[in-house]
Amino acid sequence: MEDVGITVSKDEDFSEWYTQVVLKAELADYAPVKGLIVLRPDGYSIWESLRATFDKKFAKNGIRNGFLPILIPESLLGKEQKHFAGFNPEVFWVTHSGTNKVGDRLALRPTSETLAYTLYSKWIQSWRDLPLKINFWNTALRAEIKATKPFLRTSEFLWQEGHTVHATKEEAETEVTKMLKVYENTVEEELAIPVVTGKKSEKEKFVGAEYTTTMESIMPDGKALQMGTSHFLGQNFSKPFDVKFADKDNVEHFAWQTSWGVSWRLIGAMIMVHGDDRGLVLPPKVAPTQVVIIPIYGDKTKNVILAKSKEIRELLESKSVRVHIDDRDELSPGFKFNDWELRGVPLRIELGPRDIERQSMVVAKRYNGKKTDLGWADIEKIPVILDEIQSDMLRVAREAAKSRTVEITDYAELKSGIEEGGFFNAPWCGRVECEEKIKEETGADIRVIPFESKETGSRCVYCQEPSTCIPIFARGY
RNA sequence: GGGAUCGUAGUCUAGCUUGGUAUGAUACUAGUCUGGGGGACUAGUGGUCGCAGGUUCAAGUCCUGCCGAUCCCA
Repeated sequence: MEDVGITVSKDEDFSEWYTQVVLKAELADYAPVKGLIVLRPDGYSIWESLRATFDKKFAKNGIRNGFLPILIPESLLGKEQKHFAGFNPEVFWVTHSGTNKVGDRLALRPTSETLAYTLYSKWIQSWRDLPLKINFWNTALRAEIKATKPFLRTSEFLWQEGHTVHATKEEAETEVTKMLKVYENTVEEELAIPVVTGKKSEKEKFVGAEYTTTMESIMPDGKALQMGTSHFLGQNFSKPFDVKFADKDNVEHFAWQTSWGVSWRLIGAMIMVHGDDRGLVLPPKVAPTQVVIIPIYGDKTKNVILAKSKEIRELLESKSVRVHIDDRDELSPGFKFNDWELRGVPLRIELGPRDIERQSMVVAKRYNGKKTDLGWADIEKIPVILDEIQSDMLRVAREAAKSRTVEITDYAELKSGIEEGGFFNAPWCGRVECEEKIKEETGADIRVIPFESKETGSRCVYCQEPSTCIPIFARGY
């Protein structure tokens, strides 16, 4: 019995807890190669749900989907030096086809900028071809030698990468901001996870970008997780890749570019933020099954109860609720309760002989464990209840994030605080030396310089020189 | 990057020091009784002991290499 459910508590052994939830809720499993995982249907379904939401929002913003191949020749990948240097240590290389050596080694894409922009330079000639906005759903490969973790750190991950090209700097920068906003809204509304948005420091930005905007969330263990990034590439790639266009005055200009992406890390964040000692807790909007009906019967009542269960299912399905009846005969109701809690289904309906008599049913919310009776006449309220669960989960997560966020001006306090975990707003002079010293001495990075952070007249938490901003320091995943 | 521990049935695990036909639980299958928070009984099925080599009459056990997992430190 003990190894059916989660055997450790989230508070006591967070890392082990996380792994058990991923495996036992059947979201994913390990693949035969180190650092690679396999998505099972419940895990992939969550990804599909996110993807559907993003696709709608991308389309509204004039972005269409394309598809890029996975192999990139070394000569292309190395074209932008800084970019290449940044990725080189984690690139997988294809060196042979069968027993023959390939001439130009082929990289399994760590990201597609170089490949996409080679094509873009062919496709763009005039200002009339702009803006060009394409998104790619694919996987990226970056070798993770040590410390792999399902969804959070794997050598191959599902993601989307959007690549846009614009005639002006302003338009490109607007796009960067717009896409980060899309990410922020989607993560908060669909996954019920609050984020902090802002800029990365020079040290932490995407290699090859002018600047990187990011959204960061705090996990229950006090570590930060990067939830998505949107980069302003300036002309850093358009120059080496020759992405240029003739403007209205027939003068050629290098184009201004952006790229942005989110990955299945978002699923990892969802697991960590909402899960509990019983297992996974899914926000209704992304739950593959939103409502599970557990019929409770003996021989005499079986038919009546199953019939009523089906009736309820049909009614809910007509309201676009995703419902499942667990009519497995060999399992006790108690086992099923635990089983579906482990899998994170947001709402459970228990229907037994007593409910039949009273014309009602027991409804249990996964995220807080509360049970209530709901009369048959009120079945139509279930979609509303699901919406309430969704917004309650975001509210609870917001409060938790707030309680783990601290403002600090004293370095000793920062040091001891970081040990405990959390987001620390601390003033900074803007110099990389201080950033590196802090990283060295505390293990914390600058995760994000929030957009609302402005100069306050305070002094750098490390060197006591006047500060330029108040970033969030935290240890990260 | 440095260090430590571990790998036996779907899962967890005994056996390893001292080599001799692999232990138990759970899961799974069939049946009966059950059924409102991880049910009971009966009878069964399931193992290249991570992989490859070596030592030996004989290797889960000893040796070497590899693969994989987890943890700690930078």
